[in-house]
Amino acid sequence: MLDRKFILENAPLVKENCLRRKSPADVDRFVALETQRRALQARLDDLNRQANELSRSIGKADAAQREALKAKGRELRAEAQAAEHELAGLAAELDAIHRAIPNLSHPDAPVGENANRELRRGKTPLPTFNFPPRDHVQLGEQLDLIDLEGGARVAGHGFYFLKNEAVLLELALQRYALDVLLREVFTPAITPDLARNEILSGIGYIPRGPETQIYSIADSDLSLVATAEITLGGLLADHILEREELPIKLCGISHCYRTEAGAHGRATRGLYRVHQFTKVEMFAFTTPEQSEEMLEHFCELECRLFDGLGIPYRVIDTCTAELGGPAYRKFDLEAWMPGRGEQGEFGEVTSTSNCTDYQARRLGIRFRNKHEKGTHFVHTLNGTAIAISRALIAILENYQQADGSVRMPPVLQPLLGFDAITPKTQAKRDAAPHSS
RNA sequence: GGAGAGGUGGCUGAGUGGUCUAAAGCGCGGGUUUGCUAAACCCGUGACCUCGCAAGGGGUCCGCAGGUUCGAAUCCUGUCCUCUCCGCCA
Repeated sequence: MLDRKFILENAPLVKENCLRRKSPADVDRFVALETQRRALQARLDDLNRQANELSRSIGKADAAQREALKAKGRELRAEAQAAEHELAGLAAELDAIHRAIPNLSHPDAPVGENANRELRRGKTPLPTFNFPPRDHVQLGEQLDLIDLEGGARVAGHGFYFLKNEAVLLELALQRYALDVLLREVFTPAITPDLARNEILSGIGYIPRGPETQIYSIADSDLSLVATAEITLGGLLADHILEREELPIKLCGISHCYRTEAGAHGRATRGLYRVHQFTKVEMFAFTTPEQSEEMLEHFCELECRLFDGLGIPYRVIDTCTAELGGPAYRKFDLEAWMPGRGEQGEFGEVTSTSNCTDYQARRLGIRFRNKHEKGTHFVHTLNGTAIAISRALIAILENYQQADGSVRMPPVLQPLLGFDAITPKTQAKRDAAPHSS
């Protein structure tokens, strides 16, 4: 959320920003309602003051006067309660608009729709194949790594089984990412896969409703998390930190669950858009002065991770129309996926955002300066270290060989214990244990 | 899942209807004293909203939401969380 006072004092700027970000939030209505709310609050404060004064006087009054004073007190309290109800009604609508107003945008973020800007390329050149490259679905099937049909049978379209070497690959990718991040003094965490709806909406997700990306748990106020950003950010909800404690860098492993409502027909093949995957996520709480640098740091780490894996990618500065509500600026890494489209295409594999104080304001995460009264909101940032499903796509498709095998990125080989995934022979398949 | 206890400021913790306008300690800040450091002593120290140029004033907040009352940290109901014990369980 933006600061209410800020919106009031900078309505034209906030409106302009909503336009750039394709947000339908009604800023004018917000300003009108907020102005009303303030007046009403002032009246309520005054009624409360009178009632408080009166109550104090009753304690000291003699018995003869008490009944009359009590009656007056009842009157005042009734009036105050009416004002309070009116206020609650106003506040509900106000809050709904308030939450819909997106964060401000970084002045350097490209403005408009389809205006994403490529900032740079990774170290690894695009691969060339002297054979028609397969996509990860074919590779996954031929090498018995990904069972989409099995996933569909058990849980429906969008679910899958990882099998055989793909299981080790998932674990190796987690460990690889973690090793890199531990050297950068992130505190590692394995987070809950469920979170309270209050936390979800603090981070900026809408737990329920027709467009929601979130699976909710029936008869509870819990939802499956769409990313560990939710749990890591929620970790310090309602905390006041000392400036010296910042920045705090965390990385969390969690499963991510997404309904992908409204995403049908959009690059749905294989592992690209699935309802569940595992992700190693980076998260930081910083002071306002630290957040821009931290965004660069996160982006650099994402680049380091994919350079290390030997996967070609480009870095994108996301345009304003495509920024999510909380993001002030967002960089995406798009990895080269040779099996995508006709000739191969770039596909998003990671993303890092500076959310400035937008999430912190909702979650109540503040810090304090020594020698200073009051508090300030921290800045929060998140970034993908590795989203396993999409990293798998990139590895399988970029490292495939003419004979149908897939070499393993050298950095993963010590973690995996093998250097390539080769087609199983019939004998090996027969020897593999079958579940009944 | 059952029984019990409890959630109070940055932390510990007192407070069972009206000077609670929340004690005290710790921590933190300032000062005095002081070869240095430490100790001791003194003073000051919650958040949020709002009015005011300021000094300062008002309101809200004792897990959360309701209720009783002129008045609630305190009484009642619901709810969430924590702890102890029992049961179940990887």
